[in-house]
Amino acid sequence: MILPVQDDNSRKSELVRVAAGLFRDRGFERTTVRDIGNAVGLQSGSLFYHFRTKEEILVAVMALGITSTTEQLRAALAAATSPREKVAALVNVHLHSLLGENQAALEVMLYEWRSVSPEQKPGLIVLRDRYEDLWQSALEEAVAAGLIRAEDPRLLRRMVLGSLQWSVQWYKRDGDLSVEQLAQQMLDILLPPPDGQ
Amino acid sequence: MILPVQDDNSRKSELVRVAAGLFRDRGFERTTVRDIGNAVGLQSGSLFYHFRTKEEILVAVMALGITSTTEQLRAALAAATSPREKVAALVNVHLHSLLGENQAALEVMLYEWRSVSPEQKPGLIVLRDRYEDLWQSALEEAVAAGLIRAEDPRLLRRMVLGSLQWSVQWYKRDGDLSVEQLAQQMLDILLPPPDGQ
Amino acid sequence: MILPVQDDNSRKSELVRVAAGLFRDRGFERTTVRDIGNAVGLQSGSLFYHFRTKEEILVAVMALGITSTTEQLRAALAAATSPREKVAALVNVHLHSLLGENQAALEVMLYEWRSVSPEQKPGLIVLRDRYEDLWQSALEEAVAAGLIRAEDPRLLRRMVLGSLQWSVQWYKRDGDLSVEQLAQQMLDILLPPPDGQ
Amino acid sequence: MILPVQDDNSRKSELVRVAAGLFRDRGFERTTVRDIGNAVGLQSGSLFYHFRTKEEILVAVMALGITSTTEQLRAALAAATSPREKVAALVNVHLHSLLGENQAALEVMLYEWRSVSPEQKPGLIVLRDRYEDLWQSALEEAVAAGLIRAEDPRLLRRMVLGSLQWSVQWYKRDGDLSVEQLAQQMLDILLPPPDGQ
DNA sequence: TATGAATGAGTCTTCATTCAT
DNA sequence: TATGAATGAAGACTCATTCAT
Repeated sequence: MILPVQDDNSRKSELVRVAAGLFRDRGFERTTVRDIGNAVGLQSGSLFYHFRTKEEILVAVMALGITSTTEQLRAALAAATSPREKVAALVNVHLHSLLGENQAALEVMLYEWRSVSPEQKPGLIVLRDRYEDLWQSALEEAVAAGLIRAEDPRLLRRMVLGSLQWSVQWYKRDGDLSVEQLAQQMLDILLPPPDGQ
Repeated sequence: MILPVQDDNSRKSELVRVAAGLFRDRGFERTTVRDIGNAVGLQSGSLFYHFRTKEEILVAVMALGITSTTEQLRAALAAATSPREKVAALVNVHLHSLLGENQAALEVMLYEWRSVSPEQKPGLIVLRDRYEDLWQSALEEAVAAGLIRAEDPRLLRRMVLGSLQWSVQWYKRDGDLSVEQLAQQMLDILLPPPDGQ
Repeated sequence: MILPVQDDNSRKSELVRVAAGLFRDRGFERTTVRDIGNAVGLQSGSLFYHFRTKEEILVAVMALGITSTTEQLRAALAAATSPREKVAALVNVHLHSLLGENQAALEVMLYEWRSVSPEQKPGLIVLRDRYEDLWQSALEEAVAAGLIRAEDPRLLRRMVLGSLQWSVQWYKRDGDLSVEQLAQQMLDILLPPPDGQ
Repeated sequence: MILPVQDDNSRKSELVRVAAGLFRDRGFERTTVRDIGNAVGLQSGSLFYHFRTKEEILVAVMALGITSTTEQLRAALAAATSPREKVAALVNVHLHSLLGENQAALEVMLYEWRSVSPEQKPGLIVLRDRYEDLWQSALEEAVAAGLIRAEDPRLLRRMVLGSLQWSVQWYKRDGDLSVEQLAQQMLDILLPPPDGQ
């Protein structure tokens, strides 16, 4: 079982946060443990007191990314009062996790999956499935409510998620478009406003 | 200027094809030049008779992937007789390049972009833009024809492309669903069939 | 600024000393980092904990050779009480640095200059000029005192230095002639004893 | 026995000439056979039709350098009519071979000696001794004539030769000082003009 | 907890040399 | 004579990991 990093171990969680940013910017393979050490003011050897392997850091980053996003999504869905609001929650939470300030972990999960060993994958898949289940339910409600048409709601989920994931490739954090605005525009495309509007 | 690999140099083009598959399966960083050499029956040092660096192979793979897909798309669009058929062409050609048998180059372009040096990126970006321009025109026709609603057609293009790109993460080549079937199902979601059907 | 190797880092200074001998005997290009590692009982990779590149070792060797010789010369000149004794100091110190037991660094500086990158040369040139300035002053005193005739004292310095440098090509460390004897004989040729003697 | 390169093999002698320049400028180890090939418009593999190994090229360069210099010196000495003129011949011929336009071979001989294999050295040493014998005789005549004082004429020869060799390190081919002028100035230092002048 | 030094396997790349054509 | 392709050994350098202190 993969557990999210505990808050009470500040050094370790700082390490994970810093590593997330490096992995996102340079990629896991191109980031050395020395890079990570430098970034947190530690010798590279010292990292191995906190983590057994470099891969363990990667897994921790991913686990952190997906669990914290899941928690945020759960809260946002609980606060939503309509199918449309629920879909909005999906888009908002996901884009913020992906593109927001100080966010990196979720993007690492998307792009470094290949560097996870077969032994570690199942644990992460469990966490990911939990997250996607929230998506699935919300989208099915939207289909049921006639907000969106889809014969296969699982394919729908994959397409919508994909259309958001891709934003990491072109979204400019320092551009004119805020994450909120982007979320709204995407939502307008995904869920065309009701007729007569 | 990056030129696609010439057909008249069979060894070189074989090399690129083989490398594409390895890069897709293991990632560029995790593929060694020895791996590539073994796969084509060459000593690792001999690769450097054909390419100056490992990165040059990567760039050749990407250039091949994007240019050949562009050519296929251009032909398919020329054969299409309606906006709906044009969108179908986009989805079909792209998915086949991404997921089809013996395809790998385009996926490499998506996932190994970070390994391309700043010097090599501009040449590839030109090729990519050429491809995306074809997408943009076809989608704008579809919007104009009322097939799909979008205030910002560029965002529309990015979302649709993203929803296709993501398929490399979950599509199983050896599963029940053929690429053709997938393309049709995606199309049904993207362009809901006309009312009354 | 190139600093001579510190005494407080014994491993590093041992490395420089050993490398100096290897570079002198086999040449810089023909000496591998493995050779150096073996000679100090280290894996070749471990050298790169102490030096960033093989060239950095070369530069350290040269810097050590020229600075320690400069210091010795300065001391010897300070102890000399006549122009003739000063010239003797030049010859003695230089030949000992070049040919003495456990000496190698200065010879490396003479013969591997081409392997130093343009970026590193200026720092070494500063050190070399400092040394040659001591030579220049001492020779000019000798000219002023009528010990030796020369219209252009700079050319004189170059010729005398050259006549010593060349000794590395033919002097046999294990032959009959000691360095002291050689120095004396060279001095006799350079500064013919006063008339009437 | 090492034979000088024949004139009747123009490709081969061009190769030696070109290689000499490269070896002088970059050093033997740093010059690749590809460099040489490029410089003469040949593929690197083709060089091995003319020479069995890269070292054979080096040896040819050295042999050419020393034999042609020897011939020039022999001619100049034959034309000299006094001990002083003979010493002038030594200095003139040597400096021209070392520093003159299109000269490189002799300098290569000085600086790449370490790259010659033990098997090839004896042949070159024979050629070199022949040259140095000319020097030795001329200098001994000068000593006998009282032009210069030296207890050990062999040491004298080595010192004088050394003082000339070193010029490759500081002489600027494109500077103000011509080789002729330099030779004259060196001669003035080596053989102070007779008293009363 | 952390360091500094070292390991050792592995990486890309170079290059003299070979050889069928 | 020359080429183009390939070899294969060797090169410098990297880097996750270990461990005594």
